[in-house]
Amino acid sequence: MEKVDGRLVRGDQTRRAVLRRAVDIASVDGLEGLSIGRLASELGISKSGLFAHFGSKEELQLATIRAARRIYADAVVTPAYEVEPGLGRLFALSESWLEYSRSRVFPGGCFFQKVSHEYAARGGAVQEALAGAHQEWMGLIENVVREAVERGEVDVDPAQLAFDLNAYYEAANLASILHNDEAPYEQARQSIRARLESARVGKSR
Amino acid sequence: MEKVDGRLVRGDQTRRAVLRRAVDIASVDGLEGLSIGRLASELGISKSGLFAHFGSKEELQLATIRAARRIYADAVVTPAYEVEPGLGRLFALSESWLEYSRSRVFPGGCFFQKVSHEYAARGGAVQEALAGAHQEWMGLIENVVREAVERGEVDVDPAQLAFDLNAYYEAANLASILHNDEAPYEQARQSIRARLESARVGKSR
DNA sequence: AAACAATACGAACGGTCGTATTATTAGTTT
DNA sequence: AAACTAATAATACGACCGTTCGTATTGTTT
Repeated sequence: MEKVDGRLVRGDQTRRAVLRRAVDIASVDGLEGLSIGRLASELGISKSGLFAHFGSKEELQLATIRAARRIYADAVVTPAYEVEPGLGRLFALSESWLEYSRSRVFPGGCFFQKVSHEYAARGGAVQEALAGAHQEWMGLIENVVREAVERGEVDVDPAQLAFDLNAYYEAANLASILHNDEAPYEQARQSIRARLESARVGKSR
Repeated sequence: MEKVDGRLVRGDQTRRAVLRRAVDIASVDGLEGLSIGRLASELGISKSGLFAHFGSKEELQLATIRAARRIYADAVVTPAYEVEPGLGRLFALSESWLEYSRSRVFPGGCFFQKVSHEYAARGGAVQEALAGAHQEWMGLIENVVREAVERGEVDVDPAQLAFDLNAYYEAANLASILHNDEAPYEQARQSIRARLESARVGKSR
């Protein structure tokens, strides 16, 4: 039991604090570099006490992924879904993604891109969770594209446009972190604009 | 002295064998997961003997990056430069990149994408070497694009087209490894075709 | 054959890792 | 206030980390 009368008990507060710090560490040093001892000492709690919350390193990693997903949804998805469906929402999604990366919602840039590369070739529960998150995210872009197609604003294969847009996002994120430079976001914006323009129906041809 | 009459002495052979294995390990488990003890035991040599070749873990990592660069150049760049400059070479570069990733020249997919994400947000000599490699690679694509521009085959901003193409490569690489699926390469090919087609001069408009 | 590097080895160092066991504290319920 | 439970802490373990050291082996040069 973690809740009493809707009020959080002690243990759940700790869990939240742990995971908030964990996603930040992992976005810089990865889910492997996320060590229990370091996490505990940074939070000023005991290693064993922290460990007891999760039972294993892998469970901590999976919980960290779920926590990152919530933050990601709040920063990227929610703002876009406040815009009406169609091309406008697709633009909004692109803008909120770039802003999510640029503003370093996670200090190491996009959490999922970082740890997905870390575990992509490894197998196991963590890899599977990340593969699932990737699929979920690509599906979400496709759905937003499809809304624009259904409204007759664009004429494209949703999966193909989703692939391109996601590619621009990721390329900008990596280049920006690697060179500590914001210019790649402007390049990505240019690519997005051009790509969406070329997808519009009734475009000059 | 490492060479005598152009013949390799013992130590250099070991170094080569170490680095050949190191790039493979790092492409799966990263430059941090590349541990000296593991590397030595996989090669059947002593940990201290291996260590003596590099003097520090960081030097081993930097040497591994240089070794990966040579393999990358052989697999991706050299084949493309056997094609005449212009749009043909740009296509060839794209094809050889996708084939480099698909055929798992490194078992974990693109070495540089993997370790660049690992060290992008960390600073230090390794991060700087990887930032340099990224810049060198983007510059190479731009030059190939520029050759096509100078021949009047396309009309684009070389940096912008290089950004897009590289984005397609990387997105395909990650998706393929994460889902153990070759379909992303076909998606990337489609994106590349469309993007190059839209850049051609004398295109229908 | 003697001298000299280059190369490789085994053993050990202090640290940190994830994990298990046991004890102590704090909060809630009776 | 006593009993009970959930949460945190203390301590310890074996494994592995990068690194250092002294020594043996090998190959080349004199």
